Amino acid sequence: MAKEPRCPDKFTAVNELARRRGFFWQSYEIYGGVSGFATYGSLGARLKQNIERKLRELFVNKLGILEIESPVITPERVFEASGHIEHFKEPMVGCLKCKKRFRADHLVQGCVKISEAEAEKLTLTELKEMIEKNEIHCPECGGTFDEVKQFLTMFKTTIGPYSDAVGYGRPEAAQGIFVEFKRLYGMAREKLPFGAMQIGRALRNEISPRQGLLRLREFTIVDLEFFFDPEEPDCYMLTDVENERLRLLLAETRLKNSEDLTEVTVKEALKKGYIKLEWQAVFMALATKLLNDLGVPAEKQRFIEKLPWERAHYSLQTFDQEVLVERWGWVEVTAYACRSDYDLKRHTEFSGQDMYVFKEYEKSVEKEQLVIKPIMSKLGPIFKKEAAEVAEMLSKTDAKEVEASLKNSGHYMLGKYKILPEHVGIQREKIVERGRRFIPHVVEPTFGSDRLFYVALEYAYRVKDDRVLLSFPRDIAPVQVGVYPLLSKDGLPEKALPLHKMLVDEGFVAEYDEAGSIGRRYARADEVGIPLGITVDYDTLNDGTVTIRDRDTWKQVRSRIDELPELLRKFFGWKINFEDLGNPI
RNA sequence: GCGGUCGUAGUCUAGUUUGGCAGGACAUCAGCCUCCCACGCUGACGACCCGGGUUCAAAUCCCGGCGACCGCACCA
Repeated sequence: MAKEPRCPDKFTAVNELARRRGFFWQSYEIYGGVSGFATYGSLGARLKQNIERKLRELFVNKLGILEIESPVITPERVFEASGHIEHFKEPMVGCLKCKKRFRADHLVQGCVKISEAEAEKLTLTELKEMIEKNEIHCPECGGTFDEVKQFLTMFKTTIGPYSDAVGYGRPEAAQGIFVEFKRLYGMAREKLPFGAMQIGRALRNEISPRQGLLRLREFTIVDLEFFFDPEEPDCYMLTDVENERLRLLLAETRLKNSEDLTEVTVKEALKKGYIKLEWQAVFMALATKLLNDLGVPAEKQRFIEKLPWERAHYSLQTFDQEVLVERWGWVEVTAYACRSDYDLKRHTEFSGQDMYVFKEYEKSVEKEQLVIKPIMSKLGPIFKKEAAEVAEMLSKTDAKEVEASLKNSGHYMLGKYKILPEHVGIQREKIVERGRRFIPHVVEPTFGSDRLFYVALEYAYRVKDDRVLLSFPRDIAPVQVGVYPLLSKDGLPEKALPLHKMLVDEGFVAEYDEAGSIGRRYARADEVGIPLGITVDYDTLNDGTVTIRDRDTWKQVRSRIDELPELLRKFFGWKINFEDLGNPI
C-alpha cells in the first residue's frame, strides 16, 4: 500500500491486509461468500500452524499431555450424554408484527416469577402456554408472537443412508477426549493426573457471525482435558508459576457492576479462594505467558469470571481469558472451566461403560467391618423360592442397622420379610482396602485457535513511517528470512540464489525476491512480517559477507555467509538478539 | 433472523440523479533504470455481486436473491 487509507479501524485494516497478502479471507467468494467461514492462505496457514506448534510445545512437549485427533461427526447418543442436545439450543419466538426475535425463555422469565433454571427447563409447548396464558406481548411493539421454535446451534446430519442414524458436527472437541477416556487412561499408564488435548475443527451454527475470524461457524478449537484425583487436587508445578501475576475480573466484582481488576499472584489467587483449583490457576498463568509470547502484552489481557448463569451446563467455575482488541473491546480467546466429574459420570451412565479409576493406597488400609452372613440352611425352608432374593437383599443392607434392630426388637423387617436372629450371622470381619474407586475430575483449558491467530495479527500490526509492518514474534512469523540481491545484475542474483537454496536446505523458511527496488522489497517483506532480510551486495562478491536487516528497527549488521545457519538458528531459538548477528553498519 | 446503509479490476474510486463505447490511481506482472528502505519511464493483465424484468439499449430504472458494514438476541 503506497498511501495510508483514511484511518480505517484496525480490524478493517488487518482484514484487508490479510486478504491482500494471503493470510485469510471469506470462503466461497466466487459464489458471493458465506458468513462464518474463512479460508487461510499460505501465510495464514503457516502462522496458524506456528501458533498451534507453540501450544504443542507448551502442553505436549513440556507437560506431557497426550494429543489425539478424533472425528468431527459424532453420533447423537454422545451429545445426549454430554448434555449438548438439551442445552445447545435456544427457544426463540418472533413477533408477528415487527418481526423482532426473542429468546422465549427470557421473555417468560421476565413476566412470570420463575428462576432462570426453571425457565430453561420449560418445553416448547409449556413456553407457548406460558406466553399465551400470561398474555406476553412483544416488548418492542406490543405485537403477538408466532410459534416457539428451537434453534439448535449444532449442525445436524445423518450417518450413512439411514435417516434415523443422527449425527452432529461437534461444537467442541472435548467429547472426543471423554469418550476415549479408558484408552487414554491406559496410555497414561493408569496414573493421575494426566491430560489429553486435541486441536481440531468444531462446528457451531451461529445465528449471525459477523466478526471475521472472531466468530466462525467452523473453527479450530484446542481442548485440553486435564484429569485429576479430586482428593489430590494439588499441582506439582505450582511452585514454578506461583509468583506469576494474574489479572482477574471476579464474579463478585461484576455483580457490583464494576470492571475493577483484582491483580494477584497465582499463590494469592488460590489462598484467597478466587480460583478454586490449583491446576486451573496454573493453566491460567501458562496462558498469560503464551499470549505474551504471541505478542499480546499482559496489560491487554484479563481473566473474567463467568457468572453462574453465564456458565456452560457442565462447569462449576469458569474464567474466560480476554484480550483487548481495538474494534470489539474485550474478546474471549481462551477459557478455563472446572468440569468436575460431569462428563465422565454422564458417559458412564449413558454408555454403561465403567469410567471409574482405581487408585491403590500407598499402604493398604485394614478395616474392621460388620458383615451380614445369611444362613441359607435357615432361610431356605422359610422363604423357599424367595430365599435367594432375601439373601441378596440382606447382603446389601447396612449391617449396623440390622444388628441394632435384632437386638432391640428381636427381628428386622427387610421389606415384607421378617428376619429373625437365627437367620443371619453377624460377624466382625477384617477387610483390607487396597485403594479406592472414583471418577476423576477435570479442569479444561480451551483455546480458540482462530481467535489467537487474529489477536496475534492485530497485535503485530504496526505503522512505521507510513508503512505497514507485522511485528510477529520471531518464532511465529510465517516466513523467517528474505533473501535479496541488492540489484538484479552484475552477478548479484547468481550469488543470492544459491544462498537462498542453502538456507532452505538448512531448514529455514526463506523467500527469494529480486523484483523492484531494494526498498520496495523490504517494504513487501515487512508487510507480511518477515523478521530478517539478507541482502547480497557488491561486498559479498569480494568477502562472502551479507547484510542482515531487522524488520522492526530497519537496522543492519554484516555477517559471513558460512556463519548464517548457526547464527539464524540461535536467533530464531531466542538464544541471541539481532545485534549479536554481526557487526553493526 | 429484523431494521438502516451499501455492493464498479487485488485495493481505493469516477460514472448511477438525467439509461447511450466503463475512466483514473495504487498494487501485481514483463522490461528499462537503480550500490540499501514503496523513485522514475514503457508496456501488459484486470471490474459493473448473482438472477429475472422494463427498454432499440441497463453499471444506471424495477423485482428477487446473495454478501458486507452499523445497531438488537447466541458464543471459543
